[in-house]
Amino acid sequence: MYQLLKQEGRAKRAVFETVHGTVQTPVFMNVGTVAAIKGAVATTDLKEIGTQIELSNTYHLHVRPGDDKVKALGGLHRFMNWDRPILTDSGGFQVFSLAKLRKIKEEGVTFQSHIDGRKIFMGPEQSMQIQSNLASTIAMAFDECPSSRADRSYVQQSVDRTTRWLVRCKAEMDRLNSLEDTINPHQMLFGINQGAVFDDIRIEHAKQIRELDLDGYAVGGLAVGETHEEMYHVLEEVVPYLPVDKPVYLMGVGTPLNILEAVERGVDFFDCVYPSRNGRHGHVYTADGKRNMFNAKYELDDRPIEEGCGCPACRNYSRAYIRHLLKAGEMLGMRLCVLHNLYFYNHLMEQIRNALDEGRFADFKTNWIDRYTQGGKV
RNA sequence: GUGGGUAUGGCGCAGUUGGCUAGCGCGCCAGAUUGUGGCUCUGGAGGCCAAGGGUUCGAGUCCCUUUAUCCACC
Repeated sequence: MYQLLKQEGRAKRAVFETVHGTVQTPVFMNVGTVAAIKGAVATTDLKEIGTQIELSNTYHLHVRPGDDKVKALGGLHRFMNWDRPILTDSGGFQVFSLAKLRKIKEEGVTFQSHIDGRKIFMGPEQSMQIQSNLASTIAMAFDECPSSRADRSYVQQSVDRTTRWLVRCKAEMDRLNSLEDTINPHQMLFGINQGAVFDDIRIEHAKQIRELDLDGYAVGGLAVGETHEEMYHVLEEVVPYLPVDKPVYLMGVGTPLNILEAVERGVDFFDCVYPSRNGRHGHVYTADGKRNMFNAKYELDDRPIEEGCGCPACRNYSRAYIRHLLKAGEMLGMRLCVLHNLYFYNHLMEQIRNALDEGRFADFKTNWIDRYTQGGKV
């Protein structure tokens, strides 16, 4: 499934085979939480901007439209007309970030829907069942993401429960994959490492979950309030305890700089709302840094967002036009910025892979960061 | 030409019976946002209150003149 092609230090270059096709890593997964990339980006657009794998969310699709509906319609791939890999997040994070009145017990979590307020119960089994109904390529384990400010004893207790939940996730996934009417009987399961910023808890947890021989491992609970240095430190401590011959996924991260630092520390899967959310807000990424397309200086700027960029926005439209669309509140303005940003991220990953292939990642990283951080804002 | 109104940061306006470092919205600039509620939030720059003169301890606020502009009417 996962074939390691090359290593430079801890940085990994690999191919990951799935029933929905091959993923070249390191890779950035494009986030489409509710089975849609926000900003009016269709799955037909994704191939044009180099998307390899899309990410959707268990919690959101469960509350609307309902995973039973998606299953009745043939699963997520058919529903959203996307034939490449899809990873579904387990809903664990949303239970803690969105839902109100949550109550955590050993069985799972009871919480209120942020859509209509109804009470929902979700535990490892429910999360696996929902993800099985969605029939994604990769399912994520149902975990608890404790606050980065949580005290040590709470984190320890939470992580222990997450481990028990993971065992249940695996058992349930095995059961579901063997059922007759399962849409994707080859659905994979990634476990999630937790432990906040406590190295020893993280490491012990990593040792435990690697014993379960899952299809991949994620590092969760980062980029939730701790410093970049703390995040990098955790990766340095924990990744060595995860299997080198399995994908390592850093959940919810991050900025281009975060990604370069994490690749260097052995991470090969990423996802983040930044390119899409920032795109909707007119913030675009370029090799010379981030730009705000709302800025007045672009009012008469006839150049594309980034000169030389091959994305649909840059090949066809000017900064002045895009700024106008954004100021006018036109969806097209957001769409063009999102397309550009996703292309930028996908393209960055491609450059990283090429550098790894040629054994020059270290130089690439230094030069790239140099230009990105010092590039004068045009 | 006559009568009336208005002139306050880029734009639109508040500014109480004249009283502390002149406010607000939008805009502008800079940040934040990391397993996404098409948001939201945080800072910052920018006005000698049309110009000139007067009354007063003190005027954006009262008086006079000028200029600009708007609305009626001839």
